[in-house]
Amino acid sequence: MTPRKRTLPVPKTGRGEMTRRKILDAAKREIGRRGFAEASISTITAEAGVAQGTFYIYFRTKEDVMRELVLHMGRMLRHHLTEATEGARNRLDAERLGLRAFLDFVRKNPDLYKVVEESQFVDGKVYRQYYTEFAKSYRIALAAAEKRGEIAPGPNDVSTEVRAWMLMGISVFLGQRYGLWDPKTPLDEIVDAAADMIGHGLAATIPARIPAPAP
Amino acid sequence: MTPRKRTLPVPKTGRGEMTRRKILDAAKREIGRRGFAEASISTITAEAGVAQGTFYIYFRTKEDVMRELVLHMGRMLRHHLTEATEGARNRLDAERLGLRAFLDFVRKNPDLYKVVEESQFVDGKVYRQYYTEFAKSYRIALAAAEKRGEIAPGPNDVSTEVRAWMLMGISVFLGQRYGLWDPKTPLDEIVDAAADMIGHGLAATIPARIPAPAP
DNA sequence: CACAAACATGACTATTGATTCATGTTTGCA
DNA sequence: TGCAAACATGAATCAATAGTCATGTTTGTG
Repeated sequence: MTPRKRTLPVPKTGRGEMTRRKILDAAKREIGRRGFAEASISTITAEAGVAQGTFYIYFRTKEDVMRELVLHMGRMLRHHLTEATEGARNRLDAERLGLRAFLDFVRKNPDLYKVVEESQFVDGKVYRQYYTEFAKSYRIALAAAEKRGEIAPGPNDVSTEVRAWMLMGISVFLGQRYGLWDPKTPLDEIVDAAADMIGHGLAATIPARIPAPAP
Repeated sequence: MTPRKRTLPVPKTGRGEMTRRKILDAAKREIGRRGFAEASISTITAEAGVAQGTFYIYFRTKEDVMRELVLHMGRMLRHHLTEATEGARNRLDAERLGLRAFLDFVRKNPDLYKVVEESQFVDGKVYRQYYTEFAKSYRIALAAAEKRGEIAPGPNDVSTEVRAWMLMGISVFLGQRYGLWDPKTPLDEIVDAAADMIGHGLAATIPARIPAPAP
């Protein structure tokens, strides 16, 4: 279960690239659907259309593929989000666009998404790094927006960090609820509701001043 | 791996109660710390100070303990939250108190907390039910608060549901970040920052009217 | 063309650990 | 006290499957 740490499974050259990709792809589906424990190497390789042993040409262990998939998801999502967020006029707008893009991503890549979540219990390190990195980008973006006066400053010096994690939590939970479990509800409604709360919070708006009775 | 569905592992009578509890307790620690896959029945029973076979007097499978633990966590947390939330003057206050209590709970019961999160990949059903039930309570509470005018109405008819999941996501992510990964940062600061955003969102407050230059 | 990397195969090994079970031991109660 | 139900034991079973390896096959290149 813990094979020697062979240099690196970095084999790459011509057709091997494709084989590796096929395996990664099959692994994504298998692990995403059946879960890490259920997904056997034999299932994965069968699905990929290669022999069992071929797996070990490209990966040291089953955990290795998982790590790889988490990194892959990170890159894909980052790209997806950057693109979606490009035309944002301000931070609040970016939040809305980003959330929408995220939910969209989850609906389109449920397997990959699940793999990342499960990675937490297979290699806590990558999982944590995955989110920590996202949090960092988030922090930077929020701080910049704050400086620009687009969002209100927080009440203390942890608030930027806290806000970043809150926003990620929101995305993840909505992704789970509406991305994985219920892919029906229109994204617009969800995003409208979410953006409203992200923008203005729950507090009741001060009721409009009652117009003075006409004299 | 899939034993026949014997009636129920409901054995209960006198001392057995205690043994069952010891096993459940050990399982919580083992699964929480080492993860479901690593936690072996033998480790669990050893930790509990009973023989391997004893495990099967009270549980059909390893998955069974997990389910049991999720239910257990549900009860405990609910209790903890209800208590903490009791004196709340309004919904926003309840959110603050609830979040604080939750983070506190996670810091005090990291193992149990982790078990619940991992249950997602062992028995998706209980996990989903766990959160769906919490969401329901949340919805009810939010709807009531809205009626009382304590919080602003949402923009559409999914907003109460969406808000519930957002709030849960916030708790879970802050629980992970500040409960599990960094048990140092004072809860007060975290909760202040979070409550601010939950209450008022990110939007920049309308800048105070610039006082007219003195004539 | 010929040879060496690089890639691919799939049968085999070796471990692991969940679950079972035949055999005790304890407890409550008639 | 004596018996049956409940509880406890831990060695043995037994299936699953990661990971290995000896043996091909392909491909690029001199």
